[in-house]
Amino acid sequence: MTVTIKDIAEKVGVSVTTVSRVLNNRGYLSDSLKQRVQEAMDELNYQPNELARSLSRRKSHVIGLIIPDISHPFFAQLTKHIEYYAYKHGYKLMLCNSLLHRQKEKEYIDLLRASQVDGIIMGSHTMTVKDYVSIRLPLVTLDRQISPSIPFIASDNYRGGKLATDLLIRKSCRKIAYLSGNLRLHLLAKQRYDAFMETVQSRGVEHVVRETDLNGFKYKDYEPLVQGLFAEHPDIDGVFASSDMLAQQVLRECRRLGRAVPEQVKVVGYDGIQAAGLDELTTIQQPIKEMGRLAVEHLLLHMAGEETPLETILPVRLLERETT
Amino acid sequence: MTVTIKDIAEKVGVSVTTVSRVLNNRGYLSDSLKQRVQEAMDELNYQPNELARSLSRRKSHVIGLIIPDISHPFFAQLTKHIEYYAYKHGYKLMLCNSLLHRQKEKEYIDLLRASQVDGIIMGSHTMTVKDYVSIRLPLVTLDRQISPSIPFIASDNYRGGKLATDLLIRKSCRKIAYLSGNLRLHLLAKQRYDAFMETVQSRGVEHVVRETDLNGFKYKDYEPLVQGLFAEHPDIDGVFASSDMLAQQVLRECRRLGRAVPEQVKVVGYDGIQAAGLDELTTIQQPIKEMGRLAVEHLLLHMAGEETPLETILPVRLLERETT
DNA sequence: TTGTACGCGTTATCAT
DNA sequence: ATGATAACGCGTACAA
Repeated sequence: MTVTIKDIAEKVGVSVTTVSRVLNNRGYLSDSLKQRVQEAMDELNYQPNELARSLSRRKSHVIGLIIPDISHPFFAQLTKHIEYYAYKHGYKLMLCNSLLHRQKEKEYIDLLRASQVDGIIMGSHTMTVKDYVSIRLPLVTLDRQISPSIPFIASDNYRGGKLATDLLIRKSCRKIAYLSGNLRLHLLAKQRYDAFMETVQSRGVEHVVRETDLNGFKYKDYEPLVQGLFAEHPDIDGVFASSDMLAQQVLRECRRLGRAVPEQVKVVGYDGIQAAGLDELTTIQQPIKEMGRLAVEHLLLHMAGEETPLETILPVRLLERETT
Repeated sequence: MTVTIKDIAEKVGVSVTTVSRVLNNRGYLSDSLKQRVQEAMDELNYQPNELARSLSRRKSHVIGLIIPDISHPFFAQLTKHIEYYAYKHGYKLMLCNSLLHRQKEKEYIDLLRASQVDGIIMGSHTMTVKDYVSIRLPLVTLDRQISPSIPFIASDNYRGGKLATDLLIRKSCRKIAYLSGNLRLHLLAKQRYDAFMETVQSRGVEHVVRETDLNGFKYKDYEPLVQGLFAEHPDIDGVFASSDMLAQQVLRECRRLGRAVPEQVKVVGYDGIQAAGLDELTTIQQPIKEMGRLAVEHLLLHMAGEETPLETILPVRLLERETT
């Protein structure tokens, strides 16, 4: 049925070893033999079985990607770049959505290990540090520092938070709200909050903080959060949202309430997502493509057993546009 | 290093066959043996090697997904559901972005076949019919009817086009524009165009058609298209955009030009994407989750050699909101 | 330069 | 009920 290396060998009249050699271009082979083997392969439409190769080589050329939710634009864009660089380096990508569900994340890790993936990029973090350390597989994480031995890639969250808060203050906001996903998750994104708090406190600016609950990752969960904020604090004149999606909800609520942006309320988002409807939003742009690239390349280094940068913190950029 | 079935066998003092049997729960085994084997597995922290299993069983439990671009919200949401159902049925997902690049699509297909995936879901279609037919792998396509033998999943594009056009006419638009991606791609989405044309022509309504060029899939490509439309036809009072992203650009341009929506210009989108900034858009909603579910389930049927529905056309729904 | 033989980890086919 | 042994398809010492 399926044509194997053996069929090629028989057809050409050589051993499987020789065929394998030309396949991998190893050792010394006469050009004429190379030719004949190649022709036989083409003729029989031979395709090497990657499963068998992986089993034999103990290397699958597959990397696993675990993220909360591919339908979230930030992760969708990140994944696009991760796929790009993985492909470029000859790796395939196994996509895993954890949905921030601890059980599913755990199952996926076991599944990936069983599937002999060569490494994992973790963009979802619902388990304990102990769980991650016991993975025993080359690992790179995004936006989370799990342990000193696991390399992570992040952007400069503190600086992002500082830039956003400073801008709102400079634009003379008197009462600023900070909106975010759950702060209990031990993400580096929490540093945006830290920067916000330190800044407003040291400058003596009135402020409010609101966060979604633990499982709130879906777009619809943001609505009550935002509505509640404006209901309880109608005098808010500046909002720092820790994601562009959240900021978008704020803009929408302002429209609904008839608050002029940026005249009455100024809004800063976070992420710098490329999306329709976000072109006017002032935001902190993360270097998403670079994060994807380094996640892949550092993982490859890690897999190769080479020295890998443990802490990678990329610069962010303030995109000052029309909502401030 | 890695603990194998053999280690378990030795530890328990049985043959590998027996261990394999309890692993797969096949044949007759005494409960006491099951117990002892289980314990040994737990103790040694044994995990079966899926690669070896796949090689032996000739089944990998992996399905390949080829789409144009995961960062496009429609495909991101579709992928989310595909991953959900694949996981539910015990399958892993290999993610492939073709970027509408013929070469990459082709390479990915070869790669997937070499990786012994059990089947492929095709959401990208840049090759010729002949190429697809020669894939020789269980296949299900989205929004494209490639050949009578390849099952496809689509929503009712003709009806969607009809609903949108009828709505604009009913709302007394006098000059309607149709905006779309490239029509030369032989996608079923072309039926939206057909419905549009038939409707405006039979009703004698003035109309304009604009499409992006072949490679235009990126969000930024829409901008000149939309600007050109309004520049050349300032008297447009209705727009049917064949995607929500495109519609979003139209809304943006209207805002820029000071055209009131829906008072001066009415806009209908397509897809029904869940995204910030699209809550107010009147649109034709595709059943994305259902499309993902059926793509997976029909592929599984196909793989199992069972009777598979060849043509699946799902109903669409008009979401009449604030832009009409 | 090429071939033999074994290993990769698991399942399947026959035995017993 | 349990065990040898041969696949699965390929890579690679080691030998020649």
